[in-house]
Amino acid sequence: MFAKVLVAEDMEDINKGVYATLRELGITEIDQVQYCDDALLRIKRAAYDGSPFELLITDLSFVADHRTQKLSSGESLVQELKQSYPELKIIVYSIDNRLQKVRSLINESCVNAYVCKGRRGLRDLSDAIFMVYNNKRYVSQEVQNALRSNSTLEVDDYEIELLKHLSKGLSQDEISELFKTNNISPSSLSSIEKRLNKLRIQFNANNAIQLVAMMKDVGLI
Amino acid sequence: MFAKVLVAEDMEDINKGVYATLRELGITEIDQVQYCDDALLRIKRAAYDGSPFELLITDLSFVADHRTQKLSSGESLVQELKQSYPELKIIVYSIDNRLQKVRSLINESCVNAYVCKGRRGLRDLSDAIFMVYNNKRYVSQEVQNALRSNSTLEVDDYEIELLKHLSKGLSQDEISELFKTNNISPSSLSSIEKRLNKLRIQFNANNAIQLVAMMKDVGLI
DNA sequence: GTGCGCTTTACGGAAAACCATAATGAGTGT
DNA sequence: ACACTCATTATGGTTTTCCGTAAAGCGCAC
Repeated sequence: MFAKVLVAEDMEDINKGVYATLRELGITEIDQVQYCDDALLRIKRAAYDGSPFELLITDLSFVADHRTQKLSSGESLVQELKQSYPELKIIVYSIDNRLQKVRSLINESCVNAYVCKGRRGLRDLSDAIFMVYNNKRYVSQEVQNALRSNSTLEVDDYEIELLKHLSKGLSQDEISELFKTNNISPSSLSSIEKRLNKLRIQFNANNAIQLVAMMKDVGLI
Repeated sequence: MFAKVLVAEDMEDINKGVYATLRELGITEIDQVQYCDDALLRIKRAAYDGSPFELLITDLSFVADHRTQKLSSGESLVQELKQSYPELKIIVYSIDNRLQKVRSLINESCVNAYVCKGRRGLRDLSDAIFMVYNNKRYVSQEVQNALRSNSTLEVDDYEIELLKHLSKGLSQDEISELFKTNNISPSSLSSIEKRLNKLRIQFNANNAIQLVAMMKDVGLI
Protein backbone atom coordinates (compact mmCIF):
# COMPACT_ATOMS: atom_id res chain seq x y z
CA MET A 1 0.00 0.00 0.00
CA PHE A 2 1.03 3.61 -0.36
CA ALA A 3 3.26 4.83 2.39
CA LYS A 4 3.26 8.59 1.94
CA VAL A 5 0.13 10.47 0.99
CA LEU A 6 -0.84 14.13 0.75
CA VAL A 7 -4.41 15.35 1.11
CA ALA A 8 -5.40 18.76 -0.26
CA GLU A 9 -8.84 19.86 0.82
CA ASP A 10 -9.95 23.15 2.26
CA MET A 11 -12.70 21.79 4.46
CA GLU A 12 -11.31 20.46 7.65
CA ASP A 13 -14.12 18.04 8.35
CA ILE A 14 -13.68 16.29 5.04
CA ASN A 15 -10.01 16.18 5.76
CA LYS A 16 -10.88 14.28 8.91
CA GLY A 17 -12.98 11.78 7.04
CA VAL A 18 -10.31 11.17 4.45
CA TYR A 19 -7.70 10.96 7.14
CA ALA A 20 -9.64 8.32 9.01
CA THR A 21 -10.11 6.32 5.83
CA LEU A 22 -6.40 6.42 5.06
CA ARG A 23 -5.59 5.27 8.55
CA GLU A 24 -7.96 2.37 8.16
CA LEU A 25 -6.03 1.38 5.05
CA GLY A 26 -2.88 1.26 7.10
CA ILE A 27 -1.32 4.40 5.65
CA THR A 28 0.75 6.09 8.30
CA GLU A 29 2.43 9.07 6.73
CA ILE A 30 -0.40 11.44 5.87
CA ASP A 31 0.09 15.13 5.29
CA GLN A 32 -2.78 17.55 4.92
CA VAL A 33 -2.97 21.02 3.43
CA GLN A 34 -5.83 23.46 2.99
CA TYR A 35 -4.43 25.46 0.08
CA CYS A 36 -3.33 24.50 -3.42
CA ASP A 37 -0.11 26.44 -3.15
CA ASP A 38 0.78 24.60 0.01
CA ALA A 39 0.20 21.30 -1.75
CA LEU A 40 2.60 22.23 -4.50
CA LEU A 41 5.22 23.43 -2.05
CA ARG A 42 4.93 20.34 0.09
CA ILE A 43 5.30 18.03 -2.89
CA LYS A 44 8.25 19.95 -4.24
CA ARG A 45 9.95 19.89 -0.90
CA ALA A 46 9.38 16.16 -0.39
CA ALA A 47 10.76 15.39 -3.85
CA TYR A 48 13.75 17.59 -3.18
CA ASP A 49 14.40 15.81 0.08
CA GLY A 50 14.38 12.47 -1.69
CA SER A 51 11.23 11.14 -0.05
CA PRO A 52 8.50 12.10 -2.51
CA PHE A 53 4.81 11.64 -2.01
CA GLU A 54 3.34 8.65 -3.78
CA LEU A 55 -0.26 9.79 -3.86
CA LEU A 56 -2.15 13.06 -3.81
CA ILE A 57 -5.83 13.21 -2.97
CA THR A 58 -7.20 16.61 -3.87
CA ASP A 59 -10.44 18.52 -4.07
CA LEU A 60 -11.22 20.76 -7.02
CA SER A 61 -12.69 23.86 -5.44
CA PHE A 62 -10.86 25.83 -2.80
CA VAL A 63 -12.76 28.86 -1.58
CA ALA A 64 -10.69 32.02 -1.60
CA ASP A 65 -9.95 33.78 1.64
CA HIS A 66 -7.50 36.40 2.90
CA ARG A 67 -4.48 34.42 1.70
CA THR A 68 -3.64 35.19 -1.91
CA GLN A 69 -2.91 32.07 -3.91
CA LYS A 70 -1.08 31.39 -7.13
CA LEU A 71 -3.08 28.25 -7.79
CA SER A 72 -6.74 28.85 -7.18
CA SER A 73 -8.25 25.49 -8.07
CA GLY A 74 -7.53 21.81 -7.97
CA GLU A 75 -7.46 21.73 -11.77
CA SER A 76 -4.48 24.05 -12.02
CA LEU A 77 -2.75 22.14 -9.26
CA VAL A 78 -3.26 18.85 -11.10
CA GLN A 79 -2.02 20.28 -14.38
CA GLU A 80 1.09 21.67 -12.78
CA LEU A 81 1.85 18.44 -10.96
CA LYS A 82 1.25 16.01 -13.78
CA GLN A 83 3.82 17.93 -15.80
CA SER A 84 6.49 18.21 -13.14
CA TYR A 85 5.90 14.92 -11.33
CA PRO A 86 4.40 12.43 -13.78
CA GLU A 87 5.06 9.51 -11.45
CA LEU A 88 2.89 11.01 -8.71
CA LYS A 89 -0.52 9.33 -8.51
CA ILE A 90 -3.45 11.70 -8.23
CA ILE A 91 -6.98 11.07 -7.06
CA VAL A 92 -9.48 13.86 -7.47
CA TYR A 93 -12.11 13.86 -4.74
CA SER A 94 -14.80 16.36 -5.52
CA ILE A 95 -18.51 17.05 -5.32
CA ASP A 96 -18.44 18.35 -8.86
CA ASN A 97 -20.16 15.87 -11.15
CA ARG A 98 -20.11 17.81 -14.40
CA LEU A 99 -19.16 15.28 -16.97
CA GLN A 100 -17.16 17.62 -19.11
CA LYS A 101 -14.89 18.53 -16.25
CA VAL A 102 -14.33 14.92 -15.30
CA ARG A 103 -13.60 13.98 -18.86
CA SER A 104 -10.93 16.60 -19.29
CA LEU A 105 -9.34 15.66 -15.98
CA ILE A 106 -9.20 12.01 -16.91
CA ASN A 107 -8.24 12.35 -20.55
CA GLU A 108 -6.11 15.48 -20.64
CA SER A 109 -4.73 15.87 -17.16
CA CYS A 110 -4.50 12.10 -16.77
CA VAL A 111 -5.54 11.87 -13.16
CA ASN A 112 -5.65 8.30 -11.87
CA ALA A 113 -9.06 8.43 -10.28
CA TYR A 114 -12.10 10.61 -9.93
CA VAL A 115 -14.22 10.05 -6.84
CA CYS A 116 -17.47 11.87 -6.18
CA LYS A 117 -18.11 13.12 -2.71
CA GLY A 118 -21.45 11.95 -1.46
CA ARG A 119 -23.12 9.27 0.58
CA ARG A 120 -20.72 6.62 -0.65
CA GLY A 121 -17.80 9.02 -0.96
CA LEU A 122 -15.39 7.45 1.49
CA ARG A 123 -16.12 3.89 0.45
CA ASP A 124 -15.54 4.84 -3.18
CA LEU A 125 -12.37 6.61 -2.17
CA SER A 126 -11.16 3.52 -0.44
CA ASP A 127 -11.81 1.45 -3.55
CA ALA A 128 -10.12 4.07 -5.67
CA ILE A 129 -6.97 3.98 -3.59
CA PHE A 130 -6.72 0.22 -4.00
CA MET A 131 -7.24 0.45 -7.72
CA VAL A 132 -4.76 3.26 -8.21
CA TYR A 133 -2.21 1.43 -6.12
CA ASN A 134 -2.56 -1.43 -8.56
CA ASN A 135 -2.06 0.95 -11.47
CA LYS A 136 -5.69 0.91 -12.43
CA ARG A 137 -7.98 3.79 -13.04
CA TYR A 138 -11.08 4.46 -10.96
CA VAL A 139 -14.14 6.58 -11.63
CA SER A 140 -17.20 6.82 -9.41
CA GLN A 141 -20.42 5.39 -10.70
CA GLU A 142 -22.03 8.82 -10.84
CA VAL A 143 -19.75 10.01 -13.59
CA GLN A 144 -18.92 6.77 -15.39
CA ASN A 145 -20.72 8.23 -18.37
CA ALA A 146 -18.02 10.83 -18.70
CA LEU A 147 -15.72 8.20 -20.10
CA ARG A 148 -18.22 6.61 -22.41
CA SER A 149 -20.25 8.39 -25.07
CA ASN A 150 -19.94 12.09 -25.47
CA SER A 151 -23.44 12.95 -24.38
CA THR A 152 -24.36 16.04 -26.33
CA LEU A 153 -26.33 17.49 -23.48
CA GLU A 154 -23.14 18.94 -22.14
CA VAL A 155 -21.97 22.49 -21.88
CA ASP A 156 -18.39 23.17 -22.86
CA ASP A 157 -16.00 25.66 -21.32
CA TYR A 158 -16.58 28.24 -24.00
CA GLU A 159 -20.28 28.24 -23.32
CA ILE A 160 -19.77 28.44 -19.59
CA GLU A 161 -17.48 31.41 -20.12
CA LEU A 162 -20.14 32.98 -22.27
CA LEU A 163 -22.89 32.41 -19.74
CA LYS A 164 -20.75 33.75 -16.93
CA HIS A 165 -20.18 36.99 -18.75
CA LEU A 166 -23.89 37.20 -19.47
CA SER A 167 -24.72 36.71 -15.82
CA LYS A 168 -22.30 39.52 -14.96
CA GLY A 169 -24.35 41.93 -17.01
CA LEU A 170 -22.34 42.15 -20.22
CA SER A 171 -24.31 42.56 -23.43
CA GLN A 172 -23.76 40.12 -26.24
CA ASP A 173 -22.03 42.93 -28.09
CA GLU A 174 -19.65 43.56 -25.23
CA ILE A 175 -18.88 39.87 -24.93
CA SER A 176 -18.09 39.79 -28.63
CA GLU A 177 -15.63 42.66 -28.20
CA LEU A 178 -14.13 41.00 -25.15
CA PHE A 179 -13.59 37.73 -26.99
CA LYS A 180 -12.01 39.57 -29.90
CA THR A 181 -9.45 41.31 -27.71
CA ASN A 182 -8.74 38.06 -25.88
CA ASN A 183 -8.48 36.02 -29.08
CA ILE A 184 -11.23 33.68 -28.03
CA SER A 185 -12.99 32.10 -30.96
CA PRO A 186 -15.70 32.35 -32.10
CA SER A 187 -16.05 36.00 -31.24
CA SER A 188 -18.52 37.49 -33.68
CA LEU A 189 -21.82 38.73 -32.38
CA SER A 190 -23.52 36.40 -34.79
CA SER A 191 -21.73 33.37 -33.42
CA ILE A 192 -22.54 34.34 -29.88
CA GLU A 193 -26.18 34.71 -30.79
CA LYS A 194 -26.10 31.35 -32.48
CA ARG A 195 -24.48 29.65 -29.52
CA LEU A 196 -26.97 31.10 -27.09
CA ASN A 197 -29.78 30.04 -29.36
CA LYS A 198 -28.41 26.51 -29.37
CA LEU A 199 -28.32 26.50 -25.58
CA ARG A 200 -31.85 27.87 -25.34
CA ILE A 201 -33.14 25.08 -27.53
CA GLN A 202 -31.05 22.53 -25.69
CA PHE A 203 -32.46 23.50 -22.31
CA ASN A 204 -35.93 24.61 -23.40
CA ALA A 205 -35.37 28.18 -22.26
CA ASN A 206 -37.40 31.04 -23.61
CA ASN A 207 -34.68 33.65 -23.37
CA ALA A 208 -31.25 34.40 -21.99
CA ILE A 209 -32.64 35.32 -18.60
CA GLN A 210 -34.19 31.93 -18.08
CA LEU A 211 -31.10 30.26 -19.46
CA VAL A 212 -28.83 31.98 -16.95
CA ALA A 213 -31.29 31.25 -14.17
CA MET A 214 -31.26 27.55 -15.07
CA MET A 215 -27.50 27.42 -15.21
CA LYS A 216 -27.38 29.05 -11.80
CA ASP A 217 -29.75 26.41 -10.46
CA VAL A 218 -27.61 23.63 -11.83
CA GLY A 219 -24.52 25.29 -10.43
CA LEU A 220 -22.83 25.47 -13.79
CA ILE A 221 -22.07 29.15 -13.37
CA MET B 1 -23.06 19.89 27.69
CA PHE B 2 -25.57 18.17 25.45
CA ALA B 3 -25.90 14.48 26.07
CA LYS B 4 -27.89 13.24 23.09
CA VAL B 5 -27.27 14.60 19.62
CA LEU B 6 -28.43 13.67 16.12
CA VAL B 7 -26.43 14.45 13.01
CA ALA B 8 -28.17 14.53 9.62
CA GLU B 9 -25.76 14.76 6.73
CA ASP B 10 -25.63 12.73 3.55
CA MET B 11 -21.88 12.78 3.11
CA GLU B 12 -20.22 10.22 5.26
CA ASP B 13 -16.86 11.97 5.47
CA ILE B 14 -18.41 15.11 6.86
CA ASN B 15 -20.31 12.96 9.25
CA LYS B 16 -16.97 11.66 10.46
CA GLY B 17 -15.60 15.14 11.00
CA VAL B 18 -18.67 16.25 12.90
CA TYR B 19 -18.64 13.04 14.89
CA ALA B 20 -15.04 13.57 15.92
CA THR B 21 -15.79 17.13 16.96
CA LEU B 22 -18.71 16.04 19.08
CA ARG B 23 -16.58 13.41 20.76
CA GLU B 24 -13.96 16.02 21.56
CA LEU B 25 -16.68 18.02 23.28
CA GLY B 26 -17.44 15.05 25.44
CA ILE B 27 -20.73 14.16 23.84
CA THR B 28 -21.22 10.43 23.98
CA GLU B 29 -24.62 9.66 22.55
CA ILE B 30 -24.37 10.58 18.90
CA ASP B 31 -26.71 9.25 16.24
CA GLN B 32 -26.16 9.80 12.56
CA VAL B 33 -28.51 9.60 9.59
CA GLN B 34 -28.00 10.20 5.90
CA TYR B 35 -31.59 11.00 4.97
CA CYS B 36 -34.02 13.67 6.15
CA ASP B 37 -36.82 11.19 6.60
CA ASP B 38 -34.63 9.09 8.85
CA ALA B 39 -33.85 12.12 10.95
CA LEU B 40 -37.53 12.83 11.49
CA LEU B 41 -38.26 9.21 12.32
CA ARG B 42 -35.38 8.96 14.75
CA ILE B 43 -36.40 12.12 16.56
CA LYS B 44 -40.03 11.04 16.76
CA ARG B 45 -39.05 7.67 18.11
CA ALA B 46 -36.70 9.11 20.71
CA ALA B 47 -39.35 11.54 21.92
CA TYR B 48 -41.87 8.74 22.08
CA ASP B 49 -39.46 6.64 24.10
CA GLY B 50 -39.05 9.45 26.59
CA SER B 51 -35.40 10.16 25.83
CA PRO B 52 -35.58 12.90 23.23
CA PHE B 53 -32.64 14.35 21.33
CA GLU B 54 -31.44 17.67 22.68
CA LEU B 55 -29.67 18.86 19.57
CA LEU B 56 -29.90 18.28 15.83
CA ILE B 57 -27.06 19.21 13.51
CA THR B 58 -28.26 19.10 9.94
CA ASP B 59 -27.12 19.91 6.43
CA LEU B 60 -29.44 21.63 3.98
CA SER B 61 -28.92 19.73 0.76
CA PHE B 62 -29.36 16.01 0.51
CA VAL B 63 -28.74 14.63 -2.94
CA ALA B 64 -31.51 12.37 -4.18
CA ASP B 65 -30.79 8.74 -4.87
CA HIS B 66 -32.77 5.56 -5.31
CA ARG B 67 -34.59 5.97 -1.98
CA THR B 68 -37.69 8.09 -2.35
CA GLN B 69 -37.99 10.65 0.42
CA LYS B 70 -40.86 12.64 1.85
CA LEU B 71 -38.57 15.40 3.03
CA SER B 72 -36.10 16.35 0.35
CA SER B 73 -34.14 19.13 2.01
CA GLY B 74 -32.89 20.29 5.36
CA GLU B 75 -35.23 23.27 5.20
CA SER B 76 -38.35 21.15 5.17
CA LEU B 77 -36.92 18.99 7.93
CA VAL B 78 -36.25 22.05 10.07
CA GLN B 79 -39.72 23.48 9.49
CA GLU B 80 -41.36 20.23 10.41
CA LEU B 81 -39.28 19.81 13.55
CA LYS B 82 -39.54 23.34 14.89
CA GLN B 83 -43.30 22.95 14.82
CA SER B 84 -43.53 19.56 16.43
CA TYR B 85 -40.56 19.78 18.79
CA PRO B 86 -39.96 23.45 19.65
CA GLU B 87 -37.66 22.54 22.51
CA LEU B 88 -35.22 20.74 20.19
CA LYS B 89 -32.14 22.84 19.44
CA ILE B 90 -31.15 22.92 15.79
CA ILE B 91 -27.84 23.84 14.20
CA VAL B 92 -27.71 24.10 10.43
CA TYR B 93 -24.33 23.14 9.03
CA SER B 94 -24.19 23.91 5.35
CA ILE B 95 -21.97 25.12 2.57
CA ASP B 96 -24.79 27.33 1.34
CA ASN B 97 -24.01 30.97 2.05
CA ARG B 98 -26.96 32.64 0.35
CA LEU B 99 -28.00 35.32 2.75
CA GLN B 100 -31.71 35.23 2.17
CA LYS B 101 -31.83 31.53 2.90
CA VAL B 102 -29.94 32.01 6.13
CA ARG B 103 -32.17 34.87 7.12
CA SER B 104 -35.35 32.90 6.66
CA LEU B 105 -33.89 29.97 8.57
CA ILE B 106 -32.90 32.18 11.47
CA ASN B 107 -35.91 34.46 11.58
CA GLU B 108 -38.77 32.27 10.40
CA SER B 109 -37.68 28.73 11.11
CA CYS B 110 -35.87 29.90 14.26
CA VAL B 111 -32.87 27.64 14.04
CA ASN B 112 -30.40 28.21 16.85
CA ALA B 113 -27.25 28.43 14.77
CA TYR B 114 -26.06 28.59 11.21
CA VAL B 115 -22.54 27.35 10.57
CA CYS B 116 -20.84 27.52 7.18
CA LYS B 117 -18.86 24.54 6.06
CA GLY B 118 -15.38 25.57 5.03
CA ARG B 119 -11.84 25.84 6.28
CA ARG B 120 -12.98 26.85 9.75
CA GLY B 121 -16.13 24.77 9.61
CA LEU B 122 -15.51 22.42 12.52
CA ARG B 123 -14.06 25.08 14.78
CA ASP B 124 -17.09 27.27 14.12
CA LEU B 125 -19.33 24.30 14.74
CA SER B 126 -17.67 23.71 18.05
CA ASP B 127 -18.22 27.33 19.03
CA ALA B 128 -21.80 27.13 17.87
CA ILE B 129 -22.53 24.10 20.03
CA PHE B 130 -21.24 25.91 23.10
CA MET B 131 -23.28 28.99 22.32
CA VAL B 132 -26.45 27.07 21.60
CA TYR B 133 -26.01 25.04 24.76
CA ASN B 134 -26.00 28.35 26.63
CA ASN B 135 -29.17 29.41 24.84
CA LYS B 136 -27.36 31.82 22.58
CA ARG B 137 -27.55 32.12 18.87
CA TYR B 138 -24.56 31.57 16.59
CA VAL B 139 -23.96 32.56 12.99
CA SER B 140 -20.73 32.08 11.08
CA GLN B 141 -18.79 35.16 10.14
CA GLU B 142 -19.39 34.55 6.45
CA VAL B 143 -23.11 35.18 6.75
CA GLN B 144 -23.29 37.58 9.69
CA ASN B 145 -24.66 40.11 7.26
CA ALA B 146 -27.77 38.03 6.89
CA LEU B 147 -28.91 39.15 10.31
CA ARG B 148 -28.21 42.82 9.90
CA SER B 149 -31.07 44.44 8.05
CA ASN B 150 -29.53 45.65 4.87
CA SER B 151 -30.13 46.06 1.20
CA THR B 152 -31.55 42.67 0.41
CA LEU B 153 -34.36 43.20 2.87
CA GLU B 154 -35.77 45.97 0.73
CA VAL B 155 -37.22 43.66 -1.86
CA ASP B 156 -40.96 43.19 -1.36
CA ASP B 157 -43.10 40.24 -2.30
CA TYR B 158 -44.33 41.88 -5.47
CA GLU B 159 -40.80 42.31 -6.72
CA ILE B 160 -39.86 38.76 -5.82
CA GLU B 161 -42.89 37.54 -7.71
CA LEU B 162 -41.84 39.65 -10.65
CA LEU B 163 -38.28 38.37 -10.62
CA LYS B 164 -39.42 34.79 -10.32
CA HIS B 165 -41.55 35.10 -13.43
CA LEU B 166 -38.64 36.73 -15.22
CA SER B 167 -36.35 33.87 -14.25
CA LYS B 168 -38.92 31.43 -15.61
CA GLY B 169 -38.59 32.98 -19.04
CA LEU B 170 -41.67 35.20 -19.22
CA SER B 171 -41.30 38.45 -21.10
CA GLN B 172 -42.20 41.68 -19.36
CA ASP B 173 -45.22 41.85 -21.64
CA GLU B 174 -46.37 38.41 -20.62
CA ILE B 175 -45.90 39.23 -16.96
CA SER B 176 -48.02 42.32 -17.45
CA GLU B 177 -50.80 40.22 -18.97
CA LEU B 178 -50.47 37.66 -16.19
CA PHE B 179 -50.75 40.32 -13.50
CA LYS B 180 -53.79 41.81 -15.20
CA THR B 181 -55.66 38.52 -15.27
CA ASN B 182 -54.67 37.84 -11.67
CA ASN B 183 -55.59 41.33 -10.49
CA ILE B 184 -52.11 42.03 -9.23
CA SER B 185 -51.28 45.70 -9.18
CA PRO B 186 -49.40 47.39 -10.72
CA SER B 187 -49.77 45.42 -13.90
CA SER B 188 -48.96 47.75 -16.76
CA LEU B 189 -45.90 47.06 -18.83
CA SER B 190 -44.67 50.51 -17.97
CA SER B 191 -44.88 49.88 -14.26
CA ILE B 192 -43.07 46.61 -14.58
CA GLU B 193 -40.33 48.30 -16.52
CA LYS B 194 -40.10 50.98 -13.87
CA ARG B 195 -39.91 48.50 -11.04
CA LEU B 196 -37.19 46.51 -12.72
CA ASN B 197 -35.30 49.71 -13.38
CA LYS B 198 -35.51 50.57 -9.70
CA LEU B 199 -34.12 47.16 -8.77
CA ARG B 200 -31.32 47.45 -11.30
CA ILE B 201 -30.24 50.76 -9.81
CA GLN B 202 -30.65 49.41 -6.29
CA PHE B 203 -28.35 46.48 -6.96
CA ASN B 204 -26.05 48.03 -9.54
CA ALA B 205 -27.09 45.59 -12.23
CA ASN B 206 -26.63 46.36 -15.90
CA ASN B 207 -29.67 44.48 -17.10
CA ALA B 208 -32.36 42.02 -16.14
CA ILE B 209 -30.07 39.05 -16.71
CA GLN B 210 -27.56 40.22 -14.15
CA LEU B 211 -30.34 41.17 -11.79
CA VAL B 212 -31.84 37.69 -11.88
CA ALA B 213 -28.39 36.15 -11.51
CA MET B 214 -27.71 38.26 -8.43
CA MET B 215 -31.05 37.38 -6.87
CA LYS B 216 -30.27 33.73 -7.47
CA ASP B 217 -26.93 34.13 -5.72
CA VAL B 218 -28.53 35.75 -2.73
CA GLY B 219 -31.20 33.08 -2.65
CA LEU B 220 -34.04 35.52 -3.02
CA ILE B 221 -35.55 33.58 -5.89
C1' DG C 1 -63.13 72.62 -4.38
C1' DT C 2 -57.53 73.44 -5.21
C1' DG C 3 -52.90 72.20 -4.64
C1' DC C 4 -49.49 68.74 -3.55
C1' DG C 5 -47.08 64.31 -3.47
C1' DC C 6 -47.00 59.84 -4.93
C1' DT C 7 -48.10 55.90 -7.83
C1' DT C 8 -49.61 54.01 -11.97
C1' DT C 9 -50.01 54.31 -16.83
C1' DA C 10 -48.88 55.83 -21.51
C1' DC C 11 -45.88 56.94 -25.32
C1' DG C 12 -41.73 57.26 -28.32
C1' DG C 13 -37.12 56.58 -29.46
C1' DA C 14 -32.66 54.03 -28.93
C1' DA C 15 -30.40 49.88 -27.84
C1' DA C 16 -30.25 45.12 -27.42
C1' DA C 17 -31.98 40.64 -28.12
C1' DC C 18 -34.14 37.50 -31.14
C1' DC C 19 -34.67 35.10 -35.61
C1' DA C 20 -34.04 33.59 -40.42
C1' DT C 21 -31.15 33.42 -44.14
C1' DA C 22 -27.10 34.02 -46.82
C1' DA C 23 -22.12 34.43 -47.58
C1' DT C 24 -17.45 33.15 -46.36
C1' DG C 25 -13.89 30.02 -45.05
C1' DA C 26 -11.48 25.88 -43.47
C1' DG C 27 -11.08 21.09 -43.68
C1' DT C 28 -12.13 16.36 -45.81
C1' DG C 29 -12.53 12.97 -49.11
C1' DT C 30 -12.73 11.75 -54.03
C1' DA D 1 -9.46 20.63 -58.65
C1' DC D 2 -13.96 19.57 -57.11
C1' DA D 3 -17.86 18.81 -54.27
C1' DC D 4 -19.27 18.46 -49.60
C1' DT D 5 -19.73 19.42 -44.77
C1' DC D 6 -19.41 22.21 -40.98
C1' DA D 7 -18.25 26.27 -38.29
C1' DT D 8 -17.92 31.15 -38.42
C1' DT D 9 -19.32 35.52 -39.94
C1' DA D 10 -22.44 38.83 -42.10
C1' DT D 11 -26.93 41.02 -42.99
C1' DG D 12 -31.64 42.56 -42.41
C1' DG D 13 -35.94 42.49 -40.10
C1' DT D 14 -38.88 41.79 -35.93
C1' DT D 15 -39.56 41.81 -31.09
C1' DT D 16 -38.24 42.99 -26.55
C1' DT D 17 -35.87 45.65 -23.39
C1' DC D 18 -34.19 49.92 -21.88
C1' DC D 19 -34.75 54.84 -20.83
C1' DG D 20 -36.70 59.41 -20.54
C1' DT D 21 -40.61 62.07 -20.22
C1' DA D 22 -45.29 63.11 -19.77
C1' DA D 23 -50.03 62.32 -18.60
C1' DA D 24 -53.62 60.35 -15.62
C1' DG D 25 -55.25 58.57 -11.10
C1' DC D 26 -55.55 58.92 -6.22
C1' DG D 27 -55.17 60.01 -1.37
C1' DC D 28 -54.71 63.90 1.64
C1' DA D 29 -54.26 68.51 3.69
C1' DC D 30 -55.86 72.92 3.55
